Amino acid sequence: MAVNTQFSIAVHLLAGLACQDGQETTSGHLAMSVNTSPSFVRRTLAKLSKAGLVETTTGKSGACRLARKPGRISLLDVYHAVDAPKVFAIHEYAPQKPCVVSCNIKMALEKALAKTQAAMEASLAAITLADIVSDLKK
Amino acid sequence: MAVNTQFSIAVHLLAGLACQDGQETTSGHLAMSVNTSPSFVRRTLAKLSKAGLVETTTGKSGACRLARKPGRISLLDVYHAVDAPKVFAIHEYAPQKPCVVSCNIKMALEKALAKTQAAMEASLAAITLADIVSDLKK
DNA sequence: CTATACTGTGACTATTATAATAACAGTTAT
DNA sequence: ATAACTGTTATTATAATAGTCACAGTATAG
Repeated sequence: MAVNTQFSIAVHLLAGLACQDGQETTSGHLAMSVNTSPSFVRRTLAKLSKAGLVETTTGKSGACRLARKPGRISLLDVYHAVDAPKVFAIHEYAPQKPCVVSCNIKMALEKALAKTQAAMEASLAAITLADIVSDLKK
Repeated sequence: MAVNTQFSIAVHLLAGLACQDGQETTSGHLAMSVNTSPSFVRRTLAKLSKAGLVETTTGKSGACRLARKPGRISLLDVYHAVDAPKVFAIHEYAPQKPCVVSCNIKMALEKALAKTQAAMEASLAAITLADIVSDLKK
C-alpha cells in the first residue's frame, strides 16, 4: 500500500457507477464492492461530486450516479478531483549561501519536473472511464 | 515534504558533482550543500554508485565523482537508481466474487496506469543532468 | 409532523512510509 | 599504526495516509 490509493479507489467507484447504466446506487452498496466502510466511500464520492463527475441526492432514498457518460470522463478529471499529489516532491532545505547548486537547484528542478508532470497528465487525459469499463467486460 | 524527496536529493547531489568538473568531493562536503548529515548523503550516493552513475573510492582520501558526462545522465537513470516508487499505487482489497467491477478493476487499472508510467518515464529520459546544470548557471 | 434512510463532514485512532541520526565495520593513503 | 573516508545496519522521530466512528443536514414516505 502506498501513496495514491485514493485515486484508484475513485476510479473503482466510478467504474461501479458506470456499470449501473444510469441507475442509482448508495454508498453502502459501493462500499461492498470496494470492500471498505461506507464512510470512506462517501468521502471520496463527495470529492467526485464537487468536481462534477457524479451527481448525488441527499435525504431518504438519496443516491449517486454518473454526471456524464463514461466516455466523457477522463482519468485526468479523476486525478484532479481527488486532489492527488504531484508526481515528484522537491526536498526542503535551507539554501547554503555560497553554494550555487544549493541556491538554484530548486528552481531548476521545478522547471524540469513541470514537464514530467505535464506528460503524465496528458497521458491520463487520453484515457476515459469508458476504456476502463470496456476492459472490465473482457 | 512528501513522497519523493530522495529523487530530488539525488539530482541535487549529482548537480553538485557536475559543478566540480570531474574534481573529487567527499560526502561531508556534499552534505553541506544539501544541508543534511553525511550519513544520509552516503546512503543516497551508494545507490547512485550501484547504478553506475557515480564512481567512489574508499579508504582515506576516498571520494566520489560522476561516472559519465552530465549530458549522458538522464533523470530517468536517476529515477531508476534511487528506486523511486511508481506514480500510482493500486489499492488492495478482497475482490467480492459476484461483482464484475471488484474482480477485474485491478487488471484494468494496471493496464491503464502502465501507459501513464511509461509517458512519465519517457519525459524523464528526455532531460539530462546537463540541462539541469545549465539552468543553475543562469 | 415524525420516523427513516440516505449524504456530507469533522474528529479521532492506527498504521505505514519516510526522514534523519548515530554507530560501526571495511578500506586505503600517509 | 593512524587517520579519513565510504558502505551499511540499526534505531528513532516525524509525517502522510488509511480507516472508523459519530453526528449534523436533508428529503422522502407514511
